[in-house]
Amino acid sequence: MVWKDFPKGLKILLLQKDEASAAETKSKLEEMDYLVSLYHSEEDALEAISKEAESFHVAVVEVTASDSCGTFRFLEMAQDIPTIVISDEHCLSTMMKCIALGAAEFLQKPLSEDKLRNIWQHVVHKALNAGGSVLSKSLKPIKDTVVSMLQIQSETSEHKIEEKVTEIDGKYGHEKTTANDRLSAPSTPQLERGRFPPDREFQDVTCCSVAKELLQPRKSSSSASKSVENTCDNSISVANTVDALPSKAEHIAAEEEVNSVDGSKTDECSSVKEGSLPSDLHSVENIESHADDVQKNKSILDYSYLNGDRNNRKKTKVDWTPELHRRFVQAVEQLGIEQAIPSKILELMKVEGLTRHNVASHLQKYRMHRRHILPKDQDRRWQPHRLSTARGCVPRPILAYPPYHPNCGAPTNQIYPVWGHPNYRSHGVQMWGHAGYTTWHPPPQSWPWKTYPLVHADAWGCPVVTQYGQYRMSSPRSPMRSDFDMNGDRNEMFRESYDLHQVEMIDQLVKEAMSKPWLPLPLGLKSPSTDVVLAELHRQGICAVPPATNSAASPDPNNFCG
DNA sequence: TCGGCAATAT
DNA sequence: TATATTGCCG
Repeated sequence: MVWKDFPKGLKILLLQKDEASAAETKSKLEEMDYLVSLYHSEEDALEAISKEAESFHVAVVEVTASDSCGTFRFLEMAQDIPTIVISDEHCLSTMMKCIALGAAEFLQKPLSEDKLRNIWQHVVHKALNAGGSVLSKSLKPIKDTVVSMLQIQSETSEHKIEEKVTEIDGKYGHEKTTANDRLSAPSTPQLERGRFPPDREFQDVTCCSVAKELLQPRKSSSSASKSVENTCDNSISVANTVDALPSKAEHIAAEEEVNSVDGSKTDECSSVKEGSLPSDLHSVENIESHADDVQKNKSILDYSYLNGDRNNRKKTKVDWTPELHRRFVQAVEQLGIEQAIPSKILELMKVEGLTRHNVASHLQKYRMHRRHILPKDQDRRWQPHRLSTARGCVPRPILAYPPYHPNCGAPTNQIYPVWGHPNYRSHGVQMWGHAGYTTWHPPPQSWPWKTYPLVHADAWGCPVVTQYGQYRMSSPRSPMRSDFDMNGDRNEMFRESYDLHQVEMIDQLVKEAMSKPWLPLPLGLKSPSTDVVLAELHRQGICAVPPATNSAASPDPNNFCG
């Protein structure tokens, strides 16, 4: 049932005490083919709403300095229909209060035609975003209309809206986008009827755009706050991904990021920003059940900052957020560093909007870090610790992997190679770090390389990976890769993460320990047990030693061979 | 057209 | 200075 000529015929409850201005507003609205019912007192208006709820789609009420309480009461009572507050006042606290009480928008008088014309958007938004159970009778037909309009649209011209998006998105417009994506991203922040509490709490955890969180947008300075009249500048913020819900704190952090990166001042306008505002996903979620991976992936890249002059849009920088980089590394490791070429990586990453050029560039940097920083780092870091052990300090070689722990227990701080494990970047923390290691805190998402297997040693002092049990190195020269390959059930990416570089590092470590037995063993390596040593000596024909005892198994490296 | 590198831009 | 884009070449 499509509402022909929507929004013509939209029924508006107008509450304005001043008769003269009420008449003026009424006539303006009627010029736009809205049906207006005018009331001069809250009592009358509320009575009308309670008695004939289905008679109104939207309310327009005026708030005055002398009597704001009445308006507040109206807002509280008329939660089921979108309410637009109009006023001569510029009092921020009044505005805030109205919005907090659920006003869809606060319009300053004088009311321009543009301001009034777009009232219907709030109706649509409310209709789509109110939960089914609380959807008022009057809004139900609106929702049906919108949904069926969109369905018809998508059936008759397959990518009608996509084309629209293409127009807006420019080069990224080829991405598969559905009408529903648009619906979830209201063009105005004011469209949200964020009543607190309890909705506020709910929204905080539900609606945070993953895109916002993962890919801190670099909004152009032109992306100021939008209001209803900015219909020609609808930025595309895909805020509908619901499968990864960041914590509230992260949400706030994301918000701060948006605001700070953006560089705009936090005032009554910019502080309420699209995308950083929560959006109720209730109904959107329902009509979005068809969302597939591609759509989810798409949301990883957020081009909402791509607004501004449509024809003069400059290519925007891809912000390699931890999540994006994680996908990148995952793809690279899946392919193997040798076979990792931009096009294949791009394919594996499945991030729409990302170009081969972007990936190539990132790959270039990635390789650079691998080639230059890590090996250098290795050398530099290893030597000084040798010196420290000579002074009798506890040997603490800093290894890119695996993390050691004095007690061979779980490490308290995990140490990560700069390029391999970008999990989390807080403000001011570089994703790659410098040529060093960053103390890492658990990321919100699971990550195959989140923890490194702890290394113990076998009887020969060779590292044995024990965390996952099945990985062992039977000899110092045995490449770990071959051992891993025997375990098909393990995460392939995990196996791949043990690249040649890491194997070499262990080799080097063992070799060094064997060639300089007088030095304490680096942690992660363990001296052989007395039993094993004696057995080996025996095997080599050295028998002039006391017989082996079970109690003598001290691995004290300083006494070894002594 | 692609990959890789270096120059350039932000 | 770090990081991303652009341009050029094989």
